[in-house]
Amino acid sequence: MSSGHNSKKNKELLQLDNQLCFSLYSAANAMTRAYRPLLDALDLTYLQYMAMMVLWEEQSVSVKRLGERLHLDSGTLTPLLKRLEAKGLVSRGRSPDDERVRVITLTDAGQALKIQAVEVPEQILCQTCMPLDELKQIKQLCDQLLKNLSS
Amino acid sequence: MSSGHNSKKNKELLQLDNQLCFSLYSAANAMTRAYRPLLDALDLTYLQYMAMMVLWEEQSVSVKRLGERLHLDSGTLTPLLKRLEAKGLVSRGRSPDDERVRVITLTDAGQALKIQAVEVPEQILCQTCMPLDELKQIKQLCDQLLKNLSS
DNA sequence: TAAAATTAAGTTGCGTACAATGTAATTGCT
DNA sequence: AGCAATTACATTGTACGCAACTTAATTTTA
Repeated sequence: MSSGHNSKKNKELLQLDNQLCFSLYSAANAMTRAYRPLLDALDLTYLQYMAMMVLWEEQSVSVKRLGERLHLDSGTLTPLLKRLEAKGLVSRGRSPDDERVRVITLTDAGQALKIQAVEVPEQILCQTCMPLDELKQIKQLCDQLLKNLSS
Repeated sequence: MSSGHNSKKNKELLQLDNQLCFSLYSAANAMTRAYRPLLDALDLTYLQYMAMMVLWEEQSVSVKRLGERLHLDSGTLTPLLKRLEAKGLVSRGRSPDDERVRVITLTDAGQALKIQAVEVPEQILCQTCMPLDELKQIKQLCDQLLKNLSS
């Protein structure tokens, strides 16, 4: 119900360039675009790179665990992991304790890729042309936002 | 080239939870997830909603102009606009001045949808559970980031 | 003014995101 | 033990994003 007295507010609310969400969305798209040429050298997409980061930290994870870390579900992860397996970067085994659970494990090739990956975040940091404290601020605010929206 | 003395820094750089980009990416995904149930009532996706916002502002735009405003290309927009046309929200004509140019125009149904759309941003704002100044801060920082990455 | 270059949009193909649904293994309950 | 509920993952289908390429119209320029 929009009564006359707030029509100006309504107008502002519906302008694209006033939308926080749109800024977030565009900045996130721009970020993955910035990563693309760097990740091409590793033959990884941005999401594949994030999945590999989890594996470089944990060596071995279930699909569920990976989904919790990346905030994604099996509908996204299953095909992704099959592609990583096809590239020889991970193996997709089963847990002996629970046959339902897929255990994703780094292969030697997957482990080796970490060395080349180290330079990527540095170069991106550079491309943002923004001071570290502002970048940390965005990160902190985004983390808070994600937390609030997820609860 | 990663020499031994910065191996600790490298380790930190490759941890998922230290990645600004990942926070941005996850927050943007969470935002579109938050919009989804609200936009379902309008039978719009998030991107379709953004395209409609441009049209509610401008009445009529070329694909090029729309792409500039949304930071997207014809590969994304052409199928999107066909879907909006199929829903009867826009018409896809040609410019008489330049036959190459598609002129996307709001239909009456498209115009009418604006009334229902007004409530969406308010509800989202509410769901973020964050003070307005922090939201404005994210927006400003994201806009800066996008600008830097695009230049 | 005719060929070359540019521009606007469309097409194809790949890889996400995610809802909805399915399947098989495990757990909980009685 | 036996059956219902839950859990973990897979599958299907829709809609983005975007690179690479194509087509057709317009502009440039020699």
